[in-house]
Amino acid sequence: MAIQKSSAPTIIDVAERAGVSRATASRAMGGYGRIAAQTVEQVRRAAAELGYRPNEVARAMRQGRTRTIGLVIIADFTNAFFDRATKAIVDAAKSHGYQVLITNTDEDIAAERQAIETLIDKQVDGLIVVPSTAAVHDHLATVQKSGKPLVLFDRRVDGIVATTITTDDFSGTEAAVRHAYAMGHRRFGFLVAAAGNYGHSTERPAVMISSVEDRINGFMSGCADLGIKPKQQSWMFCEDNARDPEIAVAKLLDQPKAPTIILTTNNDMALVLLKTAGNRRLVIGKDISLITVDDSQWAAAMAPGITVVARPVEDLGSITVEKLLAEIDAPGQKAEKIVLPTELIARGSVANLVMYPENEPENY
Amino acid sequence: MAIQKSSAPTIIDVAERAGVSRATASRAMGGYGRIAAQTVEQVRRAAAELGYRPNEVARAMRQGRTRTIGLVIIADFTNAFFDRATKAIVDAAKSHGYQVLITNTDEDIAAERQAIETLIDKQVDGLIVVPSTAAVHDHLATVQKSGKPLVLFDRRVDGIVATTITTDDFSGTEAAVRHAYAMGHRRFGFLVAAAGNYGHSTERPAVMISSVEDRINGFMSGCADLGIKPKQQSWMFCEDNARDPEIAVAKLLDQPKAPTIILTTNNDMALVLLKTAGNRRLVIGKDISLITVDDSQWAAAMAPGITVVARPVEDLGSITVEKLLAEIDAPGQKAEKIVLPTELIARGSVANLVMYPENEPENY
DNA sequence: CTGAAAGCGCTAACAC
DNA sequence: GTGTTAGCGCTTTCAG
Repeated sequence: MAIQKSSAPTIIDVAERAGVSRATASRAMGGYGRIAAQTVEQVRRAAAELGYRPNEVARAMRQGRTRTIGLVIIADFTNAFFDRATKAIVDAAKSHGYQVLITNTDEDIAAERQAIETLIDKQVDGLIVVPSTAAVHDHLATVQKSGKPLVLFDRRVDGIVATTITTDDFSGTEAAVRHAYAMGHRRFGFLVAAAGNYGHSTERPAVMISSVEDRINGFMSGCADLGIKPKQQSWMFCEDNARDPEIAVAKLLDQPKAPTIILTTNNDMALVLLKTAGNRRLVIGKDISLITVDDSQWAAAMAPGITVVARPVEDLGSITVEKLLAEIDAPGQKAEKIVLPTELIARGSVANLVMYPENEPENY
Repeated sequence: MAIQKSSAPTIIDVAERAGVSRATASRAMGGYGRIAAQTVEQVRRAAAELGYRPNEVARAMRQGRTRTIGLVIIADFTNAFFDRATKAIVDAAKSHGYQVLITNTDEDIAAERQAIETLIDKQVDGLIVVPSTAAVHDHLATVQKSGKPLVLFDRRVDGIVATTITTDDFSGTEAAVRHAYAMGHRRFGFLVAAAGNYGHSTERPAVMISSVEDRINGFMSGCADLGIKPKQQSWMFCEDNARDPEIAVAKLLDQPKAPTIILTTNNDMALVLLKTAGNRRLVIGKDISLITVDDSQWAAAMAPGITVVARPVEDLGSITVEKLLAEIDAPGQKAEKIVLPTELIARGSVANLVMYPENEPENY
């Protein structure tokens, strides 16, 4: 029995065993350069016998790229959307031979800043960032100065020239309003998740992430087109914590002329509405209607199913990875703003007030 | 304006600017060895002026550890449980200064094998693996031979001596059976997600992951204790794909003496039951009852809330990371089997047949 | 077609 | 307290 080397075999061990030089062994393993087929065979066999595996850290050092790989900074992947997005990105990266280093920022700008530094220090080949706020972007500029390719995911940031992949939430929300209107609804509640702001309020916060901006604008546009007046709208902006969303929903529901339908800008808010409605014995799709942004397994499985503005998460992820890798392979690509379409999936959470006009409010 | 170096500054640049040697610069940055406070100051300033950031790949190469760090191989993190687990692990790792490389195996053993190789090649300091099957473990033995610390997450694998963190699903499922029995249920459906098997069947597959084994044994034990006879039990084993679970649920429901309650071994199966019940206008917690393993936001938010066997995911994650890092810092730790307790959270998805005895089946 | 040698950026012995 | 030097494992000129 041969003497066991304490640590893993290196290319030198392989070279020795195959009776060739390091360079030749490396060429044989890498399959490049001019090299005799027979030598390749010889080296490969030696490597197999030794159980040789290339040290990717050493390769990365030498080659100046880690294939560790596009990396993602996810704001909060407990959220059903980022959960799927993460998977899509990881899978897409893998299929291109890249691994993904993941960091969770919990929508915190300081964490985001620090995470980006760490990842750059680790010499990732490029970054996918879900910016936690549109207001701060000096750290993104730093990324670009470092020469690392950068792609923004799900949210635009003004003042930064970078390829950005988002969805058409403006149209999606607008379509939701139209759908509700067509079903006979005339009093709209709008529950807006405004991460990074405190508490809850009817006042629009100064700064919001672009996707939420788009949803707000889509809502307003839809209302304007259909002649839904401000007094028919009840807005509520709300931080995503354990307390405020419930209070916000209660305020929406407890008005003299409560909305017949509530639009929520994400799943977390939708769940709070569901919970509050349940506690009050309000039946969804009958006593109160709901449309939310982002599809999920449970939205489809519930009875009634929740009507949603679905976004193409998997496509978002794979396109993001492709754009990032394109920039890695050939730096200097033109920054693109890619906007993917949304789709309204009508299920049972919107009451049909047209068929039951007695439910329709007479006066607004 | 100074001439811009094309690539990032290195420790050599810092040393030059501070007028010291590389070693001194390194010591100043690393804050180790004997070094004058004034020199440290000088070097730090030079580094800051240059915007110097240490190249972690080079450090990893030199030090033989990457701090890239504990890495996770998650079976399927679209599942609500692994989603939260991933976040818990990433956060715990970060708090210890480690980053996480994530790979998704989709419960596929070939993918798992390949992912492990890739991660070892990348010189991670340790591995957290959610084994996709209990039947195959040669690749895990390979990990151990490589000398990399290994911790198994959520599932035991016989034949491998490694620290394993799981939950007490046996007791959890048993408690679920007791709860249902106490609520007056006497006919039990049991819908078992059996990943890695094909289609659906009433026959128990030969090999299953340990957590599912435990749930099955817990179910049987509970039934045995309470005198629930086999004819009062309807079992269904089912692959988690788009078609079979629905068929399996239908078979459960369409029997002459259908169960009054169905236990599902995970969220995916619970969602299918929810969907099928909805389609049939069966009201959960009234026409059909449900308990599932794993809590989730939607299980709590729905009306009625779903009664669940909750598992302490966050603790699972942080303990797993701690055990892994302990082994990294001091190899040769004794392998432990850590089992965390589960908790039955009773909500509204289990009908109380005791209060409405007219619903109780007379004969079994 | 193959070998010798340099060097990626860093740190840890070892001198002084 | 600081500098010199070697070398982590690999790939890639440059010679031959």
